[in-house]
Amino acid sequence: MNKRTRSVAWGPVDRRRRIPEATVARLPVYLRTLLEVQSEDVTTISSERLAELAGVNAAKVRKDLSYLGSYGTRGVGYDVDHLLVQMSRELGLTRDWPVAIVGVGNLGAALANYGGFGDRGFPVAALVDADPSKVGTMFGDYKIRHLDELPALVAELGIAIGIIATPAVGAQEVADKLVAAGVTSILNFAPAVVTVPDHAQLRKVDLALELQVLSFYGQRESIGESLREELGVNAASKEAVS
Amino acid sequence: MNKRTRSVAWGPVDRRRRIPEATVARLPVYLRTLLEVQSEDVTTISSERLAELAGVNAAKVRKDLSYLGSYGTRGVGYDVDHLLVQMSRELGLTRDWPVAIVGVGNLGAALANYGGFGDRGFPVAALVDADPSKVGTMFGDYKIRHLDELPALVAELGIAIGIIATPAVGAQEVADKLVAAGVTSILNFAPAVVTVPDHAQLRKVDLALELQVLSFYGQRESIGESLREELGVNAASKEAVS
DNA sequence: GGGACTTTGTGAACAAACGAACAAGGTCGG
DNA sequence: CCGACCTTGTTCGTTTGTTCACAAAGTCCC
Repeated sequence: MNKRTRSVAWGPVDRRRRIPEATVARLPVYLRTLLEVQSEDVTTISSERLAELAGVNAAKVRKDLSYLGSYGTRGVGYDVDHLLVQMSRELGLTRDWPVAIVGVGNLGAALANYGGFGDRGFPVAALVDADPSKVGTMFGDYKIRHLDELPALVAELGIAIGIIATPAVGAQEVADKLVAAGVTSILNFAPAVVTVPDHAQLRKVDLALELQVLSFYGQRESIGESLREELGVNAASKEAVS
Repeated sequence: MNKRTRSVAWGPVDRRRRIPEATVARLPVYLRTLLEVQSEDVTTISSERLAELAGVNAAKVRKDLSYLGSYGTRGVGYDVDHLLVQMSRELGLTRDWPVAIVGVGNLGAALANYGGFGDRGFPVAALVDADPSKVGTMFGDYKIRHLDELPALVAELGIAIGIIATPAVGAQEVADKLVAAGVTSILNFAPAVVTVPDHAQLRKVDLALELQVLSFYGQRESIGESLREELGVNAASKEAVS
């Protein structure tokens, strides 16, 4: 099954085969799911069950997990604890990844307040802004630092991830400065196209985009509706929900 | 080129061929880009240029735009204004889509404060919570309404999109109630798997997931680094950036 | 008005992702 | 210890998405 010899002690290096992007994006979902079932004292889980809880297809779960080299046991399923260990390691969650939030406007402030990060191994280590009137002031427990201090912050605090929460205009410049300072993982909330060098990782969260996509399908639906009305078809299916 | 007869007056219905999901997700990016160039009094744009600004491949731009049936002019490019009109129509942005934010905790509050929605045709029409101690209190200009009032809010305010900003636990229930109230477009911020009936649209934004994916690649990178160090390879490429 | 030049729109090759189906492997009751 | 049963791991055909490459179509200068 596993093409490579299974040596007794893997270094964290272990390059197995490349994990597809789509799979990487699902690992956190499995992880969260597994944490939930673990807290219910479930020790073993089948791909079928995990699939159901994670909202995906069972074959996909098995294939995804097989990339981890993670052993399930045929006839039984996967050992929850073991799977969690493997997965955390693969995702690099065995250490903390300090985060700097750049741009302490509305969104940045919200993110800084949002406790969800520190809990999950991504402590907010610094707030950064380019606006001189903000730099030096306190926000919660943080003293806001200047964008140009990034290299120092990286050295001091080990910043590993930068979150861009600036207006669209400043986003590219911020990204450049982050990369220059050695931060090669960037999460961009600014509604702008940002590019980074190949060796850096960029992901984006675009709220307006999500809403516009919903709008697209929403419109389709209302078209469908008006069509149905025109055709005199009963729209009762709508009420059947819940 | 266009397989179907091009009738003179399209209704907004016009079902042409189905637009692939991946394309739908890019349309908002093109839209934003076009708005930018429009404000610079550019009247015409080539697929090449648009691709560059939108951060994608030019062939992809052309194929995407071809789904809109949008005419470019060979030898010239696309008319920016015309493209914007077509695209806005296709995305359903010719009308407003009132939004209800469910869950006025940290994240919900942040989203409510975040002005970015109303500007873009998604006015926040209501704030909803299930916590009796919050319901009835004011938040900014909004009086917080109870989750069970959703059907009334939909009727009153024409809520078209629901944003779930509750803790994970409540998310599925909220989704169910939204759908039951007739809201079939849902944006989920809660870190939980939520399912909706086929006729509803669900998109999710998962901050922890994004960070964990970055962590995955970040770890890879540091593995690469330590490998390189071990091998005595110079890591200068890192400094070449910026 | 004609020819050189530009840029679109799409066919076709390639690549990634998905899901069904099934053999291999392992458990567990008797 | 054996056979029935279960669940994994993987193969394979299908679908979806990306990219190249080029003919078709139109512009614009002379």
